[in-house]
Amino acid sequence: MSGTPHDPPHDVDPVRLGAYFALIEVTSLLRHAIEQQLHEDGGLTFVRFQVLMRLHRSPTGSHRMTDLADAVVVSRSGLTYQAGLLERAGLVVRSPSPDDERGVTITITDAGRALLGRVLPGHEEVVGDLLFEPLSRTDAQTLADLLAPVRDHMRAAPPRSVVSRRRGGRAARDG
Amino acid sequence: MSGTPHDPPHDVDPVRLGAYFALIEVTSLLRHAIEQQLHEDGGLTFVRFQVLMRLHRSPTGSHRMTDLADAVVVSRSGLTYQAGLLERAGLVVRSPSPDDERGVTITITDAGRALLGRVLPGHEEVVGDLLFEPLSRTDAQTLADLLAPVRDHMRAAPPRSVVSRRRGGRAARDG
DNA sequence: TCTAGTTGCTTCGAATTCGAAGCAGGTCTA
DNA sequence: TAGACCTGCTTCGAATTCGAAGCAACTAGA
Repeated sequence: MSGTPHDPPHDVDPVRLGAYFALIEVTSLLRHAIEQQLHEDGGLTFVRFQVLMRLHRSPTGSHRMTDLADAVVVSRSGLTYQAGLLERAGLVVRSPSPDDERGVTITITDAGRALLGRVLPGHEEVVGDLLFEPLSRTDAQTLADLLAPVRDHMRAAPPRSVVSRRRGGRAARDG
Repeated sequence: MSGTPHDPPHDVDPVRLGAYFALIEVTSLLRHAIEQQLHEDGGLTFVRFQVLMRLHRSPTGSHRMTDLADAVVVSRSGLTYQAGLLERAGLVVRSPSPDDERGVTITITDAGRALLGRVLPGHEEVVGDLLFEPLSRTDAQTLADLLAPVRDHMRAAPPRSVVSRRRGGRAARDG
């Protein structure tokens, strides 16, 4: 059990703990390595890379600012800052959204796609070497299958409900 | 297939891509939610929480600065900054290492453990609700089993080799 | 023992992040 | 249409992050 003089009283499933710790650790290490590679190969941060990738993978090459911020999990003000940098570098363009005068549409430029082209090989190399080296194809499939529902679950529960967890709080568990 | 006019030429295994994206996304969302909870419940950032946790879980309640920085995947200067904040708050103590005059040993205090005690229930709640809600116990075990080797692999390949990937670079794969 | 090189930590400046506040543009209701 | 409220984005200040540089202490070789 727990509750020894110095232990905060809690009983955590060691299996869950291991999974949680490993998840955090793996992602921290991976992200750190990726930052290095992106910086060296294209002067990009991971956030800017994710922004470009999301835009590149969009059929229209563009997104609304807010949607993009949610997609890459960054604050709106943070995205504004990054969009400014990317725009100054000529990698994206911002324009007023056609349907909503308040909205801003951010679009990747050819230069942005070209930069991705220069950066992606090294990126794939790092991810391949660090993340997938110890994983079989089946393992990768399993990992994806495990994480997809988690992602959907997290996306479904609006972030706001987590933020305001204190108010209403553990009623979610108690009720 | 790739190489359409606007596509950077690369063929990525969609399974790997899905696993990689889900991993990044899940961890970003989880970390964001955790930051919120820790801030509300104890005025902690995730980094400071990790520092306290590592120290708390250590048999001696202490670590060398460098080892701790590696453990929580943060720069040395970053840890110095956080250690300063934690020390000012009375949650840790820094003292010269006995064996190496240069070294600094950082130790968690009773106040630090007490704060963990106040913060951990909410932390476990958030992690349980967001990460493990869609996962069975078996799933959690599988996830842990998949990620543990990846973590060990990443730890084995010293970060430095990743940093200096450009020099020597893909020889690691070619050789 | 001296000297050169390495290691451990901190300081410094620059970049990035966030949340709060501000502002312009929508939306809803009477 | 007017008024109140909501939304989308940006600006602002504060906090956090990193890498480079600096400094003290250790180690190895002559």
